[in-house]
Amino acid sequence: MAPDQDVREKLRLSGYTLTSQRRAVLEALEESSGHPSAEDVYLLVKKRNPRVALGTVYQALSVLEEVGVIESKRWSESPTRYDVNTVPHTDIRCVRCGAVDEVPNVEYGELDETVHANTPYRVTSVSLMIEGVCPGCQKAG
Amino acid sequence: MAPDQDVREKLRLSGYTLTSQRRAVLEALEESSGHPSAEDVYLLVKKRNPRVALGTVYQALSVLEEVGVIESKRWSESPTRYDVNTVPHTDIRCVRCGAVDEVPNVEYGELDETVHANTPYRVTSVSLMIEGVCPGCQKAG
DNA sequence: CTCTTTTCAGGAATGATTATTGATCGAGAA
DNA sequence: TTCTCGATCAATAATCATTCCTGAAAAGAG
Repeated sequence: MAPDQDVREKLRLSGYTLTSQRRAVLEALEESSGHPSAEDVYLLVKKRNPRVALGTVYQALSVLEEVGVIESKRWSESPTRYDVNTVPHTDIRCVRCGAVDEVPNVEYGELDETVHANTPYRVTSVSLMIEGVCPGCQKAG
Repeated sequence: MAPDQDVREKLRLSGYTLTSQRRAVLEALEESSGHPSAEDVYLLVKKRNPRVALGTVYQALSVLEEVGVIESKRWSESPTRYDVNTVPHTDIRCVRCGAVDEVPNVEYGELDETVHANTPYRVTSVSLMIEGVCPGCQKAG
């Protein structure tokens, strides 16, 4: 989807380079299907290169997010989750096991307008925080 | 609005009592117009009773929330905020000064249905996380 | 190759929150 | 009222995610 060249270019525009650590973090994110936390990414990256530090992963994630290659989402009572899908979309998080899945067909353009029209604030972000219990955990009771 | 008797009853139903500390926390919340953090509440309560500990405030807030007398909201990069208004409503938070204000007329019943219809999860909560810059901070540049 | 800048690893530091523990309070029984 | 037992409290230690700091290593520029 997003070849190295693309990522490299985005980094360059902000004065960064594509280092092996940043590439490793990106690969880990692409491999993991769910929306991993920094810790998850750290563990994956560590498998290939045991010398990376958790702090480095946080730093790489922050740089990659800054240049728009990845994005992050937070739910309460859970560490920040990272995602290579930067196209606007809605996610739901299982309060039992922490799994994160996409909820398709959710549009809130209208809601966005309502918010803008009803506050004197200059709105910078409107996002949905959705939680529930995933099918697996429902079965598990 | 919610007299002591009301609060006392809600607490009793869950096996709690209305202690002076819990009342103090509740009063602090009612006094403060914004949506104070636990720390803010702690400072207010401390003015009257310097002996309270921050941990006690957290504990009281958690009990009050559990019985439905108050509610909490979290925004990223900010401690949890507490509110005596338990009627569903939408809040916006200033990313500069941290102020929290209500955004009126926001309805998302339809959105709620869309979410339910598009995920196999049993949805337990759908809420909006809105951020912006308040009028005051806009002037301040 | 040498200088300069960026990035890294490792570990310490921070901030919010929770857990622990022994002391204290308070409602009801005697 | 006094006693008793569980609930609550204050103080403090612990935890968890995240950021900050420092000296070393790597990557470009000249």
